[in-house]
Amino acid sequence: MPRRADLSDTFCPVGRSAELLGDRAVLLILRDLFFGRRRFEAIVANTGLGPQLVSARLKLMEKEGVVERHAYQARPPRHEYRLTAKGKDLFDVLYAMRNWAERWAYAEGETGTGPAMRYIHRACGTDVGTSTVCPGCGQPLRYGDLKGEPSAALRAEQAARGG
Amino acid sequence: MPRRADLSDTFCPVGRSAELLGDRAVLLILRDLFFGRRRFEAIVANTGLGPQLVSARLKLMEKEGVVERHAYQARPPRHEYRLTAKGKDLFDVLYAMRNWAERWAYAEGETGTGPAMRYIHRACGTDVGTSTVCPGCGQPLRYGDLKGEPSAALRAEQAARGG
DNA sequence: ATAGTAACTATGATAATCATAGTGACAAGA
DNA sequence: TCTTGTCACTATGATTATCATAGTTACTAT
Repeated sequence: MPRRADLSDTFCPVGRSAELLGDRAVLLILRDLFFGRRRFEAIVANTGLGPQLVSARLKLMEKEGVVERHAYQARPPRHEYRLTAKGKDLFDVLYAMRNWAERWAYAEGETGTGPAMRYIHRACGTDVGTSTVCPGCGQPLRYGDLKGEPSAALRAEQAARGG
Repeated sequence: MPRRADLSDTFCPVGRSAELLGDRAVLLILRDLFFGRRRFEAIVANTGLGPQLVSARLKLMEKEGVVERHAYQARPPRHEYRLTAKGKDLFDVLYAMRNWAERWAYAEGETGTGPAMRYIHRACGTDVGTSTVCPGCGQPLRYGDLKGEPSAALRAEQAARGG
């Protein structure tokens, strides 16, 4: 595509975020990182994206300060990618996307198989459903507060992708 | 680009959301709709996107059920676009993006001009800062609960774009 | 009759993405 | 030693999305 207008320096914070987050690949990679997938090949396999795309986006995300490259062994050189504090702070965005999709998955009167993943608030044991605040204890939900339990369907799908 | 794998039917809700939200244009159009910009030309002017892109994305968003076309006069035919309930429910996502960008705008020790927009909780008058829950009364924040006050810098920027 | 506005569509250039294949550095097993 | 395998990528060519610019349709206003 032609060079589009860059919104990185706009005053509007949504415009600035959209430069990074308005990209399917970035979102999928972030999802995988939040799920604990740190190795390049695992991310490629699970997202279904090409390795060049994953490579390019990880470089961008590193430049933006949301991920960090760590060498976890020297010979042969092997790296993994980890979310930085700035990256972990994107939890609210991904969680909001998850909540929205779960709420509107079967809006047309279809019956679904239930949520892909149930989230339990560690502090009080409540299933948080699709809320931003724990329905049991009223606490706002942050990264690390939740324990995810993937449904059988989700686990099967990920296994099929080799992720 | 070549036809990429479609994730609309994946079990993962983030993957499904990313099909729509992992797109810069969609995000910018949603932002404008949340700010009350409903006319095609106003969205084109403010986002800086080309009219073909805005047209294509509005069609997609209509298909996905997040916006609705309304004729607001018959002769000459004039339309506007409005968020549906499903569209309004994306507030959490956009608000989380806003919060993240405002929190990390000046992370390197720079001094900024403050937030682009201050949000006041209508119910209790508290400036909510960048939290998902009102720091004054503890209520979760939903679409319509907040009154935005754009900074002078943001207003100037939007005026310069003709938005 | 001319100019203006709103909501688009058409065209051609450019750039991003994909599928597929290949590379470099090493480990493990036959 | 030779082959196979793993991880983390890079290279290549085809395809398609996006942009800038211009044009269209259907009216209203002067």
